[in-house]
Amino acid sequence: MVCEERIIAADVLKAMAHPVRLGVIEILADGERTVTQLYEELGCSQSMMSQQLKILCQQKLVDIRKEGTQKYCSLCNRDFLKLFDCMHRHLRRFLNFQD
Amino acid sequence: MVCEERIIAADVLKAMAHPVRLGVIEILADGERTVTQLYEELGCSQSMMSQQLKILCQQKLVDIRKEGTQKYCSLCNRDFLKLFDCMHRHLRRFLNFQD
DNA sequence: TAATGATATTATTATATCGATATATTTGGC
DNA sequence: GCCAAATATATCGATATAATAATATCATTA
Repeated sequence: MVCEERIIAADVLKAMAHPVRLGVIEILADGERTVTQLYEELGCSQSMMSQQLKILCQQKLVDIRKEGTQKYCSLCNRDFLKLFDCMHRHLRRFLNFQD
Repeated sequence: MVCEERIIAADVLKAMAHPVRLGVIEILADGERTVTQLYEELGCSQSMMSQQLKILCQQKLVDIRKEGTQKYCSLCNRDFLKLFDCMHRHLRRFLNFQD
């Protein structure tokens, strides 16, 4: 990776580095959801969800399609889901995370 | 992942989400380096490197061993290197990154 | 066309991060 | 004990991010 590439990669990582945004990705791993479903399931405000989704879309982590008055969210790139297993193990092995 | 876990996972991701810190991980993938080697290779200041290494160590991404007056840095968890391939592809496929 | 449900935007405040500079600490050799 | 090399810490202004509340937009339906 060249320097310029690392700057962009850092932005993608930053977009994932937030508990709500990680929650969104995790839920969407299971399939499409509307914006309302997402913020209800994650217990955050509608405004918060809208802002976090914007960040995820900018980095092309989440895709949104419109259907009438609702918007359906889905993952752009399921490849990143590997990261969750990896992280899961890291927290337990290196950061003593207890279930 | 439960909510508490996502907060910690977000901290780990944040620790990676910086061009210099990504550079460190990339270089260390190739093997151990001293602090001086790292900041020279990445072209940043000694102070900057020391600060960034601290963040990487806190999240147990990098390990440091002392030998005399120098410190040798290495990766704690090579598992995260997968992320680089993944990111490489994401930048090209979804964010139109040109080499 | 007015009301309603779904979502987005804006503004604000608090807090965190960045990058630079200056200074401190530690260690080994003399 | 003193010096130099290697590394760490403290501070500071600038910028970015977070969280919340208030308001706006947009599409549907009555």
